Amino acid sequence: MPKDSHPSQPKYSRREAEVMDILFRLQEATARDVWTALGESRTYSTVRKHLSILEEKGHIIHRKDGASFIYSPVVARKNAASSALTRLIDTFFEGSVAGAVTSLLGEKGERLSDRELQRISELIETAKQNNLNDLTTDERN
Amino acid sequence: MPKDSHPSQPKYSRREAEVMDILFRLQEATARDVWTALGESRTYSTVRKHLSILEEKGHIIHRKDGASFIYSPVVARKNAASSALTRLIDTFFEGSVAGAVTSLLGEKGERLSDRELQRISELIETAKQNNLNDLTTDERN
DNA sequence: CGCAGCATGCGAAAAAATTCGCATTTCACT
DNA sequence: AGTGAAATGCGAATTTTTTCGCATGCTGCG
Repeated sequence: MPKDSHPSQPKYSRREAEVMDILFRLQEATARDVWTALGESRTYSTVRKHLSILEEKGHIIHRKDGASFIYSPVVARKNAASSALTRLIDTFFEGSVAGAVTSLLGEKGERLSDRELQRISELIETAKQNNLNDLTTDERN
Repeated sequence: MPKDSHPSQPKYSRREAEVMDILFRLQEATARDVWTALGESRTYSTVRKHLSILEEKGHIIHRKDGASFIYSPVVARKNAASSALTRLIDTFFEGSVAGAVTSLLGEKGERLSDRELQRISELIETAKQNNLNDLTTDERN
């Protein structure tokens, strides 16, 4: 069982979250990119400040490219995604993945393409197989 | 197609988010419940203040029960869940539901129960059927 | 190699969020 | 009805966040 179900207080402030979202979406971005993605509300200076703070706090890092910095999250996108997802499912679906998938597939006309459906379908089958194997070979616990 | 892909600036401040998460998880709660769920860090008074503010801002409402208020989110959990999910998938999976499901199923030993898999499996089949129908009957656009 | 154009660094004002304590009100119960 | 426990309302001090402007430093190009 999970060691601690609800550990996390929000990591980021409002603006920090906005910036982080963009960085996760873009994977990499200059201050200007972020500023643009933010719709250029607020000043460029402000956005840069947020980036500095985020870096100071250790959430992002930058490498240099010509005159400018290219920022990216410290945590791998996969991991961030995974924990965000878990958290969300915990909050809204009582931990039920099926519940989440239901929401995704079910609600108001939000249809997926056949290709996506097919892919998911395959994932499920694979997972089923794994479960079977685990049971028969009785791997750990 | 969606009218606006990234409309939503983060709705809540850090603490507001914490409280909202709890309310979404519990669906209903008294100030004391929230305080408790929050681990009783900060004072009870503080938590109540957050609730007041959230109510003032129209994010939650309360009904009276005996001496105390029972709070709950204004937005239906389903809807909140749905948009949070969409947002998350947008940020981390470039909009690909399959990508999200992969993450859910895939990562490090996080296996789902057969029952959950079965349920999801059925959902997929249903969705596939729907897609088929839509194509053959050529519903709208 | 000098200059125009961007980039970054810094400091600090302004705004928002967070935290509390205390006064007052309400309930439940004897 | 009287009271103690527990809830709410309010105001305000602190702390954090958010925003900028301006000084300064690289870069790339003619």
